[in-house]
Amino acid sequence: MLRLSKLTDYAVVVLIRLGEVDRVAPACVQTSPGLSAGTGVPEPTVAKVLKALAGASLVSSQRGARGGYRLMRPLTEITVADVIIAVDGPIALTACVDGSSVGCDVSSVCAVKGRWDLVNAAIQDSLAAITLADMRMASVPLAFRVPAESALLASAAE
Amino acid sequence: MLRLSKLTDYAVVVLIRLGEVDRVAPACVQTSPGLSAGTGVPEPTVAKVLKALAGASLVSSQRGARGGYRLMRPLTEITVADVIIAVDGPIALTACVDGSSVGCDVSSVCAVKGRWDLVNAAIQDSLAAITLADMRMASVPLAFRVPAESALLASAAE
DNA sequence: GTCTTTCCGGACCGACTGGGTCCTGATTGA
DNA sequence: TCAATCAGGACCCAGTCGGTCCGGAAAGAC
Repeated sequence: MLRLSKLTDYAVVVLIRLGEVDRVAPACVQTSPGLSAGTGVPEPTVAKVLKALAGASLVSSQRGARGGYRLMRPLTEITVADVIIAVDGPIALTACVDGSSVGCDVSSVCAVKGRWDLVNAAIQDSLAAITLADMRMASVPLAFRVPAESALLASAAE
Repeated sequence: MLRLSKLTDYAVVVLIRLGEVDRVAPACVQTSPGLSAGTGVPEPTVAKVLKALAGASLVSSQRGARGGYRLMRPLTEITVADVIIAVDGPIALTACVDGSSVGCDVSSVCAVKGRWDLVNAAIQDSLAAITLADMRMASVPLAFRVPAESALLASAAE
């Protein structure tokens, strides 16, 4: 299917949201419930996504009261490939890439052994060339996307 | 995960196999059992793959006794994107691409609406730039890959 | 020192889909 | 007429993904 997991989709949305809030209220952490409200993604799922992103050092987490998440790099320095790798693991179209022929029981017969690497590398390159800043929809102002968004932002900016 | 389905993997193997046999014995059809033996892919699965490929006009099928399958284009004119589309349907990383926002219940909030098209197009371009001839492993002679391969080929060449 | 808030880690479940099998019918050549 | 082969559908099983829940740990507030 060559389909991306929904988690990755959510991760991009959440990261862009973090980036926009950071632009309005810099150095302000965002909690997962807040990010859930701001993106429409269910809260436990946001938490799961954020955990993966924190593991990949794309966001930093702060525990305790008034804790939350914050971007570690600007959106212009985060590529789509970074996000995919953080959430779904290394990009591997088939089981045969990166030399690990484990699980391939026909490797002795396989006529394309090792050649998926070619395709894999091509895709990886195109993904690494697109940053989240490229994907942000600049035309829609933040305040118009969510009801009570402005109130939420105002409280976050304090 | 950004993973390709196994069916697509098999399809590439089968197509390359068809291309190599065609080079040795041109204008000779291959049956699915024969292709199964030549690729190590289970026979019913080969049949399923071939059906999809025939539907996309990548191979032509001939019914009846001494029927079988044959390439409709040389490997140099079949791209990886062609195969993926034939087997798995149109390349669509997320549910949001190609404008069909069906199934996306947060489209009103979504900050990246329509922006996955960018990524999708990039991937599609890189896949359309790689042909099956690029993926063929030229260094391994056909006859060395399958036991009794030469016998099989000899009978096919009649 | 205690309490609240928030992150962390794991377990768990339902639904979907991909991979594989089987069967019946249609078509073609011997 | 018969045998060989493709065509198409129904079906099942297993793996994975998306989503939920729970208890525990850390950090700040009171």
